[in-house]
Amino acid sequence: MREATALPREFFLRDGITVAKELLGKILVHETSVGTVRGIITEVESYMGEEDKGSHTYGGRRTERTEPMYHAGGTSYVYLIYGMYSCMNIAVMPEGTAQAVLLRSVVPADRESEQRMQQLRLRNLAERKKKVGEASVRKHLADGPGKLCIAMGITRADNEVDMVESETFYVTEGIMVSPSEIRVGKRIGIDYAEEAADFLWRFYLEEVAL
DNA sequence: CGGCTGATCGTG
DNA sequence: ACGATCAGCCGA
Repeated sequence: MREATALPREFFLRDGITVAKELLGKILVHETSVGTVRGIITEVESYMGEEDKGSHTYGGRRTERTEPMYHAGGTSYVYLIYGMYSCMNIAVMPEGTAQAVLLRSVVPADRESEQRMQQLRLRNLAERKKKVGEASVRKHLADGPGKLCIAMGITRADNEVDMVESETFYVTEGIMVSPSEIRVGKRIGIDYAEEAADFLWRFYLEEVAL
């Protein structure tokens, strides 16, 4: 049994901008090897499908990798970036439409999750033989798409999961967010996307902490 | 805090 | 070849 109710299919069947904004403040839940980790979503980006020059599906590129983006809203899309990090997205819109929301940052929803995120991040840094202060890990626990995946134990094994039905990987209600709290900005790291690089399709919250 | 760079590998 | 990135190192 799930410990909380997963957001229903209808939530994810809407467009990428609407869902992106509404995901702010919701809680991403993942059962990992070190226990359940819950993160409040604080930063997201919209990828608007075949018309969007910043999207993997631009021009209708439907390949094995991008297939999850075409799945029904609520399907996870986890891919490897720069050869060493994972990026976590949730497909939106009905099957056949290739939109998704990239999850860029979370903050721990409780002390237990905070501790587990730290554990996962420190373990990962040790594996990669990076020596970084524990204070720095606490300050930058999951404030970036790669760090978010490490801190929440998300790997490519979590790709193409139906997050509406899954008992171990889903999104649930979180904190109240009023529209005036939502900041907007340009999407990060898509300089090649020409005019689409300037679209204000990044949404984030400031000053969210437990 | 801001800018620059190497690391690393599946995908097409 | 090429990234929807990160951490270290440098300079201010």
